[in-house]
Amino acid sequence: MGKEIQRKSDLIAATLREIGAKGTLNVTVGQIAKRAGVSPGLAFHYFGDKEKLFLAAMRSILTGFRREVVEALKGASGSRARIEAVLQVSFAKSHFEEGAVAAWLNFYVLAQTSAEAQRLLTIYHRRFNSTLLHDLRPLAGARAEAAAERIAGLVDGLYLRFALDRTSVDSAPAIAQVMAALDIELSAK
Amino acid sequence: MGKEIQRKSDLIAATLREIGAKGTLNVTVGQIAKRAGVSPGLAFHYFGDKEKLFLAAMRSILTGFRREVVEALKGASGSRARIEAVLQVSFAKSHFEEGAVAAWLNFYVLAQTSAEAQRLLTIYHRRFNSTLLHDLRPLAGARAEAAAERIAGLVDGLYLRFALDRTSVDSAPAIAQVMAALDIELSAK
DNA sequence: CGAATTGTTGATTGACGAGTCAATTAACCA
DNA sequence: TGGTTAATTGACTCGTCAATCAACAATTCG
Repeated sequence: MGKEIQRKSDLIAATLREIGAKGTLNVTVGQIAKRAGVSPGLAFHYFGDKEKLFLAAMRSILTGFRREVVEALKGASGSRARIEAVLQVSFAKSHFEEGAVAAWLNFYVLAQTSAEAQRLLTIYHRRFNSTLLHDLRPLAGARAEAAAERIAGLVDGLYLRFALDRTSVDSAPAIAQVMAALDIELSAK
Repeated sequence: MGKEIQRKSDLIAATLREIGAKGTLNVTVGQIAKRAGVSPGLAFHYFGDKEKLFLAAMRSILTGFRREVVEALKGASGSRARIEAVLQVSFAKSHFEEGAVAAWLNFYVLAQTSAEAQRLLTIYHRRFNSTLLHDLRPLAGARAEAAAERIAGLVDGLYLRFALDRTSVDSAPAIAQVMAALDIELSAK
């Protein structure tokens, strides 16, 4: 039944677009269903409730991100280049689209109270750290763990700041800043 | 009319506690009013609507933070010590209390759509940057601007990660990480 | 004191939304 | 073809909540 998969993926896409348009999780399942060209009942049929629908959408963002990272790593050789590739992906345009930004921000809110959201967030944190760590190790040795945490934190922080800064048009300055931080981490004695 | 000021501040405190307890902005004005020992109508009387009440609560967090920074700066001499003082304040225990974390996260969400929230956030960003910049200038010279942006971003990012990490008990590791980043920024040629 | 002003209440309204479910339609298959 | 199952609908229920407002209490002051 490719039908079910299609419908689910339509609903997930509609969820992201609707949340992106309104900025908040306060959108009705009816609005989402309408955007997906489907009846409200179907969304409940496939996802159970609104939170599960949103978490499915968030999971799709996270796996998409993971896929992009893996893809980028294929084309990069050398530790330094691999780290740069990951950072490039982290600030790719697609993550600054309205749906993605709104999803992330609301995901943070939900992570305070939903065990499943908390779980997903922890996985993301760990994976991102260890991806960086893997290639920092040969470059930074014993200081790699701490450096990876700092870079990861910086990525999240700059993402927040740039995503919410309406005056900023593209993410190039954010990328430049993380790259500079990487330089500094690596050149430090 | 000390009465009005008292009531407003009770309502603001109740707002933060209620939001902290629920994690979300989805709390009723009635619940907030009850916590403040007051009728729902009074909250509307004083603040107009729910969003204005929340923004007033957020403003109180921001001015509190500002006050703490100013206070900490009084007791610190030397650029380096002043920066460290600011960073210490940024990760003070009070900012990790439930109400504060929930307020910040929901504030980010609101900043996407509310002009007033956006405005407050921009002011916070600018102020924090320029506070850091002031004392980085003599230490980092021409690289101070970029360094200030990076430190500010790192603070936000680490705050996010630590505030949402249920396994982390205190903020000492976060502080250590920012301090380390500061060291690295300053030691870099 | 009593009138005027200010502060406060809480019942009420009107709108809305999550989730259900009985009914309908499409897809499949023998 | 008809009969069976799966997909899909959308009207409906039941609860909820922001915001209002008419009434009531407290305070101030002449």
